[in-house]
Amino acid sequence: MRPKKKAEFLTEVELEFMSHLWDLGEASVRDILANLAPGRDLAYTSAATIMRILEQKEFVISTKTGKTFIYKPVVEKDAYQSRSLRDLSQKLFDGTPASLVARLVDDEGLSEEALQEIRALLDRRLRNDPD
Amino acid sequence: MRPKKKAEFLTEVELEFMSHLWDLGEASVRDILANLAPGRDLAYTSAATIMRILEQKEFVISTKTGKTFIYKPVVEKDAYQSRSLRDLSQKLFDGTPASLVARLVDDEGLSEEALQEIRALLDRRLRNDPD
DNA sequence: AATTAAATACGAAAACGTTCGTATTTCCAA
DNA sequence: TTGGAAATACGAACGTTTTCGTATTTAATT
Repeated sequence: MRPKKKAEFLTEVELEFMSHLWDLGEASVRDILANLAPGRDLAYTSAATIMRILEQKEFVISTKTGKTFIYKPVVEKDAYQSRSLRDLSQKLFDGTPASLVARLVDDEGLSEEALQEIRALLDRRLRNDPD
Repeated sequence: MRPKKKAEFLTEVELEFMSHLWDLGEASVRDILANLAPGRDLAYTSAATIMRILEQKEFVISTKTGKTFIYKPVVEKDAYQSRSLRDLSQKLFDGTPASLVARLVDDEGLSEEALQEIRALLDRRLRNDPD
């Protein structure tokens, strides 16, 4: 039973797992379980269920090696970042990404360094430098 | 029973409703219902439930006028935008807002003007000019 | 004051997400 | 080649979100 559900976005726990998989490149259930945050105490079978769901939703594929499945991302982190930004922009910024950046830059919580980084990025872009 | 739950973020439907309330400034249940997207067919009582939950979570307050409640945002759109961006940055961009902007600038075709506007905003921020 | 139309209050059903236990499969080592 | 440790499959229990129905309250009109 391979391609079952579809779903454009990851749930909370699915994103948690995908983040680790993106870091690791590829991983077994046990690999991911070992990389979860310190306090996180999750049964092996729960983790396996999450990975199965991710495969049904076609965010990952698996190949069997010995008796264990090795999972790899199908949707790359870059692509999912873009997808999420488009979604947030749609839902909360009237579909205008510029206003999203404006809000970010206005945010009191940003450090001077973060702001400088962003400005440097924009400078490069405006000079048409590839980074 | 006024202040019951707490919750930092809005669910899907809650955000849908808050978006309309932010647009309208203030509104009754019936006002919001009337402003929902064309295909959206929701019972009056469902809408009323959402508004009650939003009040419990302290995203809105109500005042009674005649027999109907008029709702107003307590959390403003700006504030919620910032909150959401910080959350997305944390969850998907390693907590570095600059990488979020980088991704956005890479895939949305932001106009030269938009980029310049944003940089101007940054320059002001970094000079500590109040806008 | 009684009637009634419109609003709210509340509980529960339906849908979805998260976690786990039990049963089954797998393959390696003895 | 079989016994056992380790992995997967699946369904169930639990929690949260979304939707709605029924009961109650409200205020204006008669």
